[in-house]
Amino acid sequence: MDTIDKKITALLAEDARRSLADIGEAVGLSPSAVNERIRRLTASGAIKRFTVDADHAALGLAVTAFVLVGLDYDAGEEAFKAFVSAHPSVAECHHVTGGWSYLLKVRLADLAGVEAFLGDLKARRFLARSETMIALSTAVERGFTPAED
Amino acid sequence: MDTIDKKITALLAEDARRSLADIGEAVGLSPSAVNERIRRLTASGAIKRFTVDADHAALGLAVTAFVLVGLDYDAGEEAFKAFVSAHPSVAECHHVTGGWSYLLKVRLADLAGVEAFLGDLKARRFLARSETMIALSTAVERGFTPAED
DNA sequence: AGTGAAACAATAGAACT
DNA sequence: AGTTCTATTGTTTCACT
Repeated sequence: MDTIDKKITALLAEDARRSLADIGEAVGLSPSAVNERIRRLTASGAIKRFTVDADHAALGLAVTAFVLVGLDYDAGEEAFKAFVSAHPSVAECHHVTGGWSYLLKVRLADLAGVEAFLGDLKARRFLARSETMIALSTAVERGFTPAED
Repeated sequence: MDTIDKKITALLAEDARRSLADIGEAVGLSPSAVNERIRRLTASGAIKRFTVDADHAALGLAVTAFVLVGLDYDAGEEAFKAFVSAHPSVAECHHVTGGWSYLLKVRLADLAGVEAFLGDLKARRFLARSETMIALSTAVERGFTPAED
């Protein structure tokens, strides 16, 4: 992963539909060389996948909420992870330092959906305690974060 | 945004390199019709952009941290938003309900980077108080969340 | 690792229903 | 909105450096 690979990744993160010729021009390589680098970046997992950023509100998921979870360890940590992995509303689940076990980011249609989701977590006995923060607005949300120079 | 648009968006979120012919087969439309729908989805903003999911660790950003910010309102809310928008390490910034003003998701090379970032926020007088959670591991992190049926 | 050229595949547009 | 057909553009492979 050299400077050129990083530049290619950044260019693709910005617009994955750019042609190999365009990228090549930006980094000073032929289309074939760029193609070969992208193949390697994808094969090595540095590029996980080509995707689209969707507007969740347009898809009917207007509410983003963060749930701080104090896990009830009787329920089983693996069971919890399996549950959140399988749950379509869970966008992120991080094991975190501090007073809470996990931080979840969930996307739901409305506040009733948030309530139902929390009810589900509670019914499954995953929660010893929890705290929910609703996102009122989002100032920044980018998948790609460039390294600082 | 009908069922077909949602299906197309989901297919692209999974793999944005799928051909129009493949997508067309999956949803029962001709390649041109799919192309026209993608054009409309992109134009309307339902699809924000075509991008790649990069492995941040491979890019040298091994640490993900969440910072709960109690904003010092003397510093100015707009100045804070401008700062986080311009800062390359800030992946997300949400205005949230509850005892904190903002929740930040940041990606940094190491813990020293986290410390430097917090020092920067402090030096700029944005923080009345804060709490930082380091992600020890991430069980789920997906850009796209399908609507529940 | 990279180049350039040729073969192949995908996309974008036009004419039409 | 959709289809089919076609021109254009982009991608992939390969022989060579």
